[in-house]
Amino acid sequence: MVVSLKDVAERAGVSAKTVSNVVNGYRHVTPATRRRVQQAIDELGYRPNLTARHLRAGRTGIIALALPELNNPYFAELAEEVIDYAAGLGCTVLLDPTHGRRDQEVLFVRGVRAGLIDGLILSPIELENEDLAERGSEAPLVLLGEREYDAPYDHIAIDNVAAARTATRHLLELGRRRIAFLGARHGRTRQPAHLRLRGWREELAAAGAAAGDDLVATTDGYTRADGARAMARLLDSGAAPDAVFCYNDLVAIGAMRTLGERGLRVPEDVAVVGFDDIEDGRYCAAALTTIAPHKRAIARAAVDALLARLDPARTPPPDSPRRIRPGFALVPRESTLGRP
Amino acid sequence: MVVSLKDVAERAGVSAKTVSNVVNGYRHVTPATRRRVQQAIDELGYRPNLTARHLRAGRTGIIALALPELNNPYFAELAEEVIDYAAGLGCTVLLDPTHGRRDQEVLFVRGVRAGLIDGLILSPIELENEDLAERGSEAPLVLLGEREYDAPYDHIAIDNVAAARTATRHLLELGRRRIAFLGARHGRTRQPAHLRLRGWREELAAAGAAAGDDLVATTDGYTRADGARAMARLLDSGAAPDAVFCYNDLVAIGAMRTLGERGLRVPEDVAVVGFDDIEDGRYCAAALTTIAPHKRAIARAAVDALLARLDPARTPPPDSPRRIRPGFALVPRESTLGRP
DNA sequence: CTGAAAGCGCTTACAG
DNA sequence: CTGAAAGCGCTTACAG
Repeated sequence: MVVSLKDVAERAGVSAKTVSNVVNGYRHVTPATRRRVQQAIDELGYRPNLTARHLRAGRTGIIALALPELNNPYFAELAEEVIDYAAGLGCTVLLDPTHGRRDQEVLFVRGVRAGLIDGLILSPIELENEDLAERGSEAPLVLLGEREYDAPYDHIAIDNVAAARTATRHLLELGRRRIAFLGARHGRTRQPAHLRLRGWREELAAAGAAAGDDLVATTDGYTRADGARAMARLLDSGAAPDAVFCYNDLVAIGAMRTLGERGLRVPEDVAVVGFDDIEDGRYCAAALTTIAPHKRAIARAAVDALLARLDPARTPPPDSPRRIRPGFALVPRESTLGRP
Repeated sequence: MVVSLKDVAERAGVSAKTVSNVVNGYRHVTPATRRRVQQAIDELGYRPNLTARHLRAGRTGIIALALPELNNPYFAELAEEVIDYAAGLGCTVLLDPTHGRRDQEVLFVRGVRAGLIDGLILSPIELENEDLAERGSEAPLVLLGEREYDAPYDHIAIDNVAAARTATRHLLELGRRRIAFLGARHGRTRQPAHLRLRGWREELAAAGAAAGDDLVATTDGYTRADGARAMARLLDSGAAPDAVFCYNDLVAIGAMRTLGERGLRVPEDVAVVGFDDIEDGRYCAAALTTIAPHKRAIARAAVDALLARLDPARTPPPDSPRRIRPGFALVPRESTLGRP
């Protein structure tokens, strides 16, 4: 039913090797032979079977990118960068949503997809240190994002503490004094928001400003709905913030929606800063001030790190796993500066 | 370097077949043998090679989903539905951004990924009829979205004309009379927005309302930026609309941003309706009224249609390709109704 | 410049 | 209940 190399070879009256040579653009083939083979290929509509190639080659050129969800625009934007960059390097990316669930994350660490992918880029939410320790000698793994682990894997992440301090400082410099943090995770010690929360705390401490627990609002996740609810709770609690620094832009957008519903003005009554610089934020009624991680640099660093481990010949990997810190920038917009 | 079935067999002192039986949960294996094999598997950290399995099986269980881009939340939401539903059916989805470029779309139609994927779901933007006519007998193909073709493939799409009429009628019923259309494509006869534009025109004609070209604003693409620019041009042109029906939510969000900058109120001065029901729209300052295609139904219909063609035994495909029309709903919100 | 053979890692008949 | 053989479709040495 499906046309194979052998079929083409028969039709062209040559061996399989010769067809393979033509298909792969091998130089030393007589023009006449090449023409005959090419004609057979066209007539039969032959397409080389990638799975067979991959098995033969011992590698597939496919890398998996496992991240919480595509619905979060940050991950969608990052994924697109990874896919495009990898494509330019001849690699295919298999996107695998984990829904931020530990069992899913563990599956990837353990090596589902073995033999199908050459390596894995994972952006974990719930994964624990012990999950990484148990890992056998599977395909190369590169970690992405705020969570920190002791395991010996390349880890790509911006300096989250510094970024959070920058965001908080921006609000302090604008004269805000009751700056809340939106998006700590409910009842967890090693929470994903750990570093950003710490940066917020450190900067406030340095400025001698309030950083009490009454100004920290927890969320179940990091969606707009979570942000809206957390903001409502914070306002109801009587904490009376004059600014909020949010775990990410989605939470910030949810928070701004609540502020609007309550008749509070952004930034006059409450200034808002997000994190991620997703495109949505730029089109809010008050364009969102945010921390912009250099997504392209992150994507490239992740792919480069993985490929380096895949092909020692091309880029010999250093002896020890590396921490790579792409840059970030504060992008001040209307949600803190007001309309020009 | 990588552990194979044979290695496990040697260590356990059995044949490859027996290991295969254990791995695949074949019933008739002595408990003792099973235990011995399992131990060898654990000790060696064996993981079956999926590529080898796929080659042997003649199918991979992988389907490609080729769509314009992940950055458009509509596609991100749809992709997530497809991935989750397919996963539940034991299928892996390979996401392939086409950037809405014809050459990319043609590649997929022609069968890049042959042997790697069992079938393809494609949401085309620029693809032409002739591109489909030339297609050989490749893997099954299912089409998705507003574009219409003469080729004999399953096509999943809501009734775009009816949906556009519903949206336009909603605005008419609210007493609006100068209803603009935002998002026709620049200088193209067979434009992607064809059906929605037609629905808008038909409904206005039926109501005897204005539907002149001065009320149609073209865009280069369907992004927020496109919407913002088109809205600005429309206002500058002096068309003075009291409502806009936008090709999609992104364009609508961009339009609302421009309206805000110009000091125009939504919906008092200009009512806005979008299309897609992406989550962003619900969190705008004026929550966006929109057409909500039933994304889950679309995703499932696409996967079901493809799987039916893949496995005639399970669901015999009908003789002729089918048009499947999932449902949609108008979701009225603040951008037309105002705040409650 | 082209061919015949071997083998990537698995599973499916076929025996026993 | 388990084994030995064949083969999925390709490419890589090895010959000629």
